[in-house]
Amino acid sequence: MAQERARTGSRERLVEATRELLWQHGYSGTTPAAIRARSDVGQGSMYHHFPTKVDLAAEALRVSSAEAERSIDAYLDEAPSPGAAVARYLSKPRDGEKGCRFGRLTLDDAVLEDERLRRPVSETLTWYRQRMEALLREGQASGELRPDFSAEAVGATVIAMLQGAHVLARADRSQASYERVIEGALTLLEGLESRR
Amino acid sequence: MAQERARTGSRERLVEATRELLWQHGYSGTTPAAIRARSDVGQGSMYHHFPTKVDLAAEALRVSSAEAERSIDAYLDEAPSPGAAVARYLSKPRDGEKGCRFGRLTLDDAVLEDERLRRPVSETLTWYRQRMEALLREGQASGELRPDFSAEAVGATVIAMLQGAHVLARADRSQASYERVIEGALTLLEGLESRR
DNA sequence: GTCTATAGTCCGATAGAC
DNA sequence: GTCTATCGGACTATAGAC
Repeated sequence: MAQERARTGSRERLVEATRELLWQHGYSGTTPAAIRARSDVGQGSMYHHFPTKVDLAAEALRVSSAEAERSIDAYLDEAPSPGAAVARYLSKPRDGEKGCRFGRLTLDDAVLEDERLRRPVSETLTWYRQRMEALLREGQASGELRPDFSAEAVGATVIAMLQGAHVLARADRSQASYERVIEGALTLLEGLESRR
Repeated sequence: MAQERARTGSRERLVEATRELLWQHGYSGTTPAAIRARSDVGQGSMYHHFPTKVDLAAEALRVSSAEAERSIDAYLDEAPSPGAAVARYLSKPRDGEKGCRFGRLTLDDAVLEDERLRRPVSETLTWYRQRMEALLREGQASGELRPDFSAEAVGATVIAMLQGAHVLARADRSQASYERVIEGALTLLEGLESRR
């Protein structure tokens, strides 16, 4: 992964700082100066490791994406059934105002105009979506969930509800706005359960 | 509303241009230079009418908000029942990649840090949310919808699904991603109907 | 690999004449 | 109300020594 042995870890600190700043301030809102301040790496070192801001951001997204997929798999494994796993994913404690690391970036033109940034965002969100889709399909196969809905469509909607919850929470600067959406999402999800 | 009679309509053209640019590029992505180019108004005129960028954006949001509330009321009046109105609102044809005029702005730190920008965004989204809540409550009262869910929570979720649909559509640069979320949303909504 | 100095560009705003 | 000229600052990146 690391192309050469870095002695001091400057490279790692740069990536870590960028990951956090992308989350907090988006891509356009993250300046090289802020990255240097947070990572305590000098101008020269930074541009030595990453020739451009895009290079650094792309690497940060790669790391975040890998980490997210790993941790979500572990989180979902705790659930007793596929349907419960979807509910568990929706209920996962999150800072509503901070938002999703990836969804956060989709409103930034600079990200959408550069494939090196847009692609990892799109692919990670697609991965989430397909993860939900697979769970819903499993639930349908086991009889836990009704067979008469599109797992593909509903899977996408589950992810969208989360993204939208962050939008509303940010607009209101309120965690309660986030939680309200989740409550409604769980209610809607119940309607997919097989009728006893 | 216009404090003095403008002879040439520069002021109106500035607001119109800003409305459109805010929609397309967000707040930070909208530069005074772009506004001048689109409205064909000079530097001097622009700063005569609006001392700062925030003043101009705040006025643009005020106009957009008023217009949105008016047009949605008219659109929803066409539906035969409250439940159908919610479905109709979700199904309304939209450019998924362009996004919501208001939700679009919530990911921009500059908007969240200035109350003159954040408040109209928050208030308009709240208005949407409460509009859905009221429809759901009506549906419950009339027996069209089940009585055993929180109209407040589900109303918020309906708006969130739309916001999230835009996020996914932008990530994928795909209208199909938008439509997929709407399909799932409509499916979930059916679960609220009273069981025959 | 890291440093300091500097470049070139755009941003949002101001000055002051007409 | 509108014009042109200009400003201070921030942003992203480059140059070149150590």
